[in-house]
Amino acid sequence: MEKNFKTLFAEKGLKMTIQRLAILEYLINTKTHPSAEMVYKYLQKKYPTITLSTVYNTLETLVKKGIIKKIPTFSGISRYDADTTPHIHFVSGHDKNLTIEDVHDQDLIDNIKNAVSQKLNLDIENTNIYLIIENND
Amino acid sequence: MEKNFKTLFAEKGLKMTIQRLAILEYLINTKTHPSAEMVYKYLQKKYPTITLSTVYNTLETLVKKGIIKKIPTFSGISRYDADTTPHIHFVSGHDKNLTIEDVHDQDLIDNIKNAVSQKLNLDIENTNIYLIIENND
DNA sequence: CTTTTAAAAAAGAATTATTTTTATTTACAA
DNA sequence: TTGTAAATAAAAATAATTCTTTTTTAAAAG
Repeated sequence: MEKNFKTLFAEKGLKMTIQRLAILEYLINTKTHPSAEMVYKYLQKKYPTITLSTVYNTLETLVKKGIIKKIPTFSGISRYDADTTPHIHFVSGHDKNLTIEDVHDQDLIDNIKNAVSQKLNLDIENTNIYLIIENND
Repeated sequence: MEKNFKTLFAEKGLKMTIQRLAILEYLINTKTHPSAEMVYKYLQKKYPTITLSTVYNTLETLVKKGIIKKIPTFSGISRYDADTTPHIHFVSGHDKNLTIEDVHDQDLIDNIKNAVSQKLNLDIENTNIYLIIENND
């Protein structure tokens, strides 16, 4: 289990640390698409010495290595997602009450991908496609 | 011309001011989807006394009244768009070099709307749908 | 197993986008 | 024309994020 993470990190040229492992495991196990602050708050219970800047730096490192994804929001407070497969985010609420749910609708994703590659003449491999559905209720 | 804007503002319960007019006109006439900072930099030439906080407040007011749209970005620096009709944003570059182009592809938009309303059982009227295509080149 | 060292974490300061507060000015209704 | 609520300007405050320095640690090398 941890061995897998260790090789994952090693392949990306990263050392395995308690903090990185904890952050990645939390992201994998939660469905809340947390912000850096939320990750920090959660991990503090188990790792009281962890720092918010460590959380930020680690998240940024994981994003740069393609291990996790960063999700843009209207408020400007970034959210993070360990699911790097193409999927749709259904967003409701605002600011502190923002919730992001996954929608795994392969048909819809395929539709969008086809349309984008045909009509915009773009290589899908080099693009990230975000469909954000924002509910105003 | 200005009379139209005045009624537009009046209908929303807003006074017409030089600053609001200038900000809205700039947004209507540019295709750059500028940030607050960019709006401020541009308007400073013609209106040297304008303040960055006025730009922020005015943009927020216009967003709240539905006159313009706020576009989320990965960097967290909001961009603004006077085109409130449903359309797609094609995003390339990062941070200071971020560019946002409009893609008016009605077929694609209709596809997405239909799929969303059918598969997610959502009333399209109450949702904003953002398709962000991010190019990694 | 111990030592070495480059990388990472902690600590905390700095930065920057944005918001808020207060004082002054202005749009526009009466 | 004048009074008043609303808007702007000015400046301070806030909050998310990044950066800098010091300390700690993973893991490579001996």
